[in-house]
Amino acid sequence: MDRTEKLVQALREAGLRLTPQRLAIVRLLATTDQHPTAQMIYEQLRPDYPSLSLATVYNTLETLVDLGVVNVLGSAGDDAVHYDADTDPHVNLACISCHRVIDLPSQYVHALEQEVATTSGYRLLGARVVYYGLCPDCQREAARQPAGGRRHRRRRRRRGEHHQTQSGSEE
Amino acid sequence: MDRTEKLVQALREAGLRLTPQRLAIVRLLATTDQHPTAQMIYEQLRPDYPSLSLATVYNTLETLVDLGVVNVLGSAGDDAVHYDADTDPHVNLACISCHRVIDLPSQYVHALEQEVATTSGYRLLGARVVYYGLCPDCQREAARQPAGGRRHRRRRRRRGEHHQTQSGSEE
DNA sequence: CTCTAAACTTGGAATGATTATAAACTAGAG
DNA sequence: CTCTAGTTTATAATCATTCCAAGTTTAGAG
Ligand SMILES: [Mn+2]
Ligand SMILES: [Mn+2]
Ligand SMILES: [Zn+2]
Ligand SMILES: [Zn+2]
Repeated sequence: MDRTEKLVQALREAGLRLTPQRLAIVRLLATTDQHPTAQMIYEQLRPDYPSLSLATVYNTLETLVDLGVVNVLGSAGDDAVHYDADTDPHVNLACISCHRVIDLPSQYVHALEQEVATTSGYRLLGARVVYYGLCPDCQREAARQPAGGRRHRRRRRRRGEHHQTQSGSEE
Repeated sequence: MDRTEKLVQALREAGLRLTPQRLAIVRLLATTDQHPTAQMIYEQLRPDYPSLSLATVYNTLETLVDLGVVNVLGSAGDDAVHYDADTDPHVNLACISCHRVIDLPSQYVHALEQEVATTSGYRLLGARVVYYGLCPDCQREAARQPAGGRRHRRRRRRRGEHHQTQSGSEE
């Protein structure tokens, strides 16, 4: 609930309006640990905000990123940008197979960010500390399937593909 | 010249063919400090390889990324993915105004990467350590232009936009 | 409250980076 | 030199993201 307040505060201080859509997006972003994409946010809010537009999600994300309260992590193997409302220094781990992104506590990122802030000469707006590879689950998965020598050419995932295999009762 | 060899070696060991196109792309990637996008590579090689196709650039980049010898840094404010053939632990600084990406030496990234490798449980394929913001030049630039309160809505950059203002004799 | 200008939202169209395809080429093993 | 699986390439297709023109809503002045 504190992170939500931080984003709301940022909007207020920037003199921007606090619309229900923005509030909903902010709340979702601030409370999830999912590092969602615009599409994910859109789908998760649609039930409660039937009129919500994807364009608004993108607009709001851009606004929050410009305000420096949301970081742009980039793609996780899917072709969509993932966002992170947790701007405290931390490491993100992206699985290029299941496209999930999780956080990893680290004792060095703080020093790293500090170092960058003081030595770069840049006016920093955001961080993108992501290591990508295969998560434990997907490694096992890969071990099962002898990984048919298919090199090259990847299939593009369809628009509405959901992730979530946690132990899921999806679909 | 050593980095070039590393990429070439990776292709060889994977049993992939060493075509002139791949070699050219590899050489460019291995020797530049530019963190180029596919388009940039394409444009820089076209003079010497008139028949080169953008598709080949993308294909080769994917191959190199899959081999783990090239990292995907993501966008720098432009809407194109930047690549980095330097896979040694280091920090990248992206300017979201001039879209340039430079390296920053750091004494902590090594420990960080080490930490991630040993504690994550992930099979790591690549790193994306990027801090984004405004480079010193663009900060000055911004100071000059009172930064007209234009919030929201960004203009999309056109396909052939070149960067390079180093002290350039462009155009 | 009421009113209103400015800020937002929205559906739908447009854009353009990246991918897919199919046909023509060639690296390189034998 | 031969032969073919791996590559390249031109071109079409895809689809995440951005743009646009209207229709709404917010928040502050009166
Ligand atoms: Mn995170
Ligand atoms: Mn770099
Ligand atoms: Zn996974
Ligand atoms: Zn700059």
